[in-house]
Amino acid sequence: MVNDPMSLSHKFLPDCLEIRVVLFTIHQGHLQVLLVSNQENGWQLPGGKILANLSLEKTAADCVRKITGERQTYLEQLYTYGDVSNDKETRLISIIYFALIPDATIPQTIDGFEHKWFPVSTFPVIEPAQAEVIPYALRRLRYKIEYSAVGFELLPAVFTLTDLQHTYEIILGESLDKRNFRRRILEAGVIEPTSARKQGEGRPAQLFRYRPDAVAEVKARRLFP
Amino acid sequence: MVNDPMSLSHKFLPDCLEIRVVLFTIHQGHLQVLLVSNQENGWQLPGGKILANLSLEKTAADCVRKITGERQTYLEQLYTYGDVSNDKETRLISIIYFALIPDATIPQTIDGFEHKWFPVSTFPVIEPAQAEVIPYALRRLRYKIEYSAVGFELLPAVFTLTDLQHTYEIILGESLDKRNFRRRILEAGVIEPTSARKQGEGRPAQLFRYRPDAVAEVKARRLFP
DNA sequence: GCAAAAGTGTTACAGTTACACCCATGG
DNA sequence: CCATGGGTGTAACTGTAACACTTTTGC
Repeated sequence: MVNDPMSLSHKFLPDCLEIRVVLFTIHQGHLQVLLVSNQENGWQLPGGKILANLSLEKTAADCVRKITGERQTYLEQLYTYGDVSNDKETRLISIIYFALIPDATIPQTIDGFEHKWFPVSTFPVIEPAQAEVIPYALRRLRYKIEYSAVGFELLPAVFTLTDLQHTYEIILGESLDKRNFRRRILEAGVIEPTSARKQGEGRPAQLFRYRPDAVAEVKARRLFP
Repeated sequence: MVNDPMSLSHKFLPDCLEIRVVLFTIHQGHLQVLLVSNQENGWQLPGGKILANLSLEKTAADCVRKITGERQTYLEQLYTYGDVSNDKETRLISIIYFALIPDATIPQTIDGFEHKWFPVSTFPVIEPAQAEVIPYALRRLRYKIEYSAVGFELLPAVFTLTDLQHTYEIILGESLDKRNFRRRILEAGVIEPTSARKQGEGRPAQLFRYRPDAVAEVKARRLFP
């Protein structure tokens, strides 16, 4: 179903256009962003050329799929950069997407390039336009988590309320009240209990799943403080 | 300062790229969007080719300036469309901006093309991607007016509180309480009274101006109901 | 039986909404 | 003096934030 980007039969659009993806996950208790090492140019956002026969969104989705395997991901367009280069003769237009995936191990190298997670607070020096877009993506994520259901995209299919609360706390960078959090998330009706429980230290926790039939944009303006 | 797009010395980027602008104003008590008639293709969003030596934002700003004269405008990037055309061989990528101007008369024809305002609720049939982006721009405007100060961009330099309230009402499509509106807008500290008053029927009204030093994003999450 | 994490309601407070009358001017 | 639009404060209500103890399991 997905076209192979390497197939000879596909035309590329001019070199002045590319897709980049700001890919977030929660890993080791921190929100992290994926960067790719391209020897001569240092670290960069993952991305690639735009194929003439593939929509922008599909191109970005393929880019993420290549990194994560066949996993479904949350994806939205973030911004299009098109700064004029110094020589005033060439320019590169980058259409930047924003993606979220649950914590997962990813291959260390893909197509010979090193891939690595970096905490959003401390990522290495990268191209200025790309460095600028990461905090913007984070702002959008923080903003969005309050009035929509994107938080679930960072969790596995089933999760405990405590897991979910931790996710929110990591993204928002503040701690939340357990009782208020639970009341609101349950009242919003976006998750439902499964029959399973999670065993571990202490009392076993009810496992929940996201209700895919729930409206994408939660009615409440602000789901969490 | 602004480069003449017709100058021969400027290179164009490939034909697959264009800028389009969703330009709103409030005119005759309605929120209206500007469309340009291009004989064979019918009505379209104003826009044009992207010049190699001009940033995307400047290109969009020039496009608006050509329509409105030298007036300063509010401008922000909205979305990039890049749908694949039916023949799977060509495609057009449109970087779409969103602009606001105060009510003003604009030339009926520019460069030989007819320009016309259409109420956002009843605009003619246009290209599907463009038709889709207008309601999106409206949603963004409605959303944004509640937590930022974009409302002022649709008004002249000085205005009465009643003018301002009408602007909000037209955009939001609902009527607002006069006392609550005034209290909030004044508490937000984004406008200040001028020494002038507006004469007319009834009691003269205090004229206000936007405080350009006010923070762009008002602290309050939600400025108006 | 104790350590560890899960689960559960109520009260105080703050922000929002609803609402009606007097004021200044022009004709 | 009347018609027109401008300008002003308070009380009820609704939603939000703060807060501590009991329950279930494994060891």
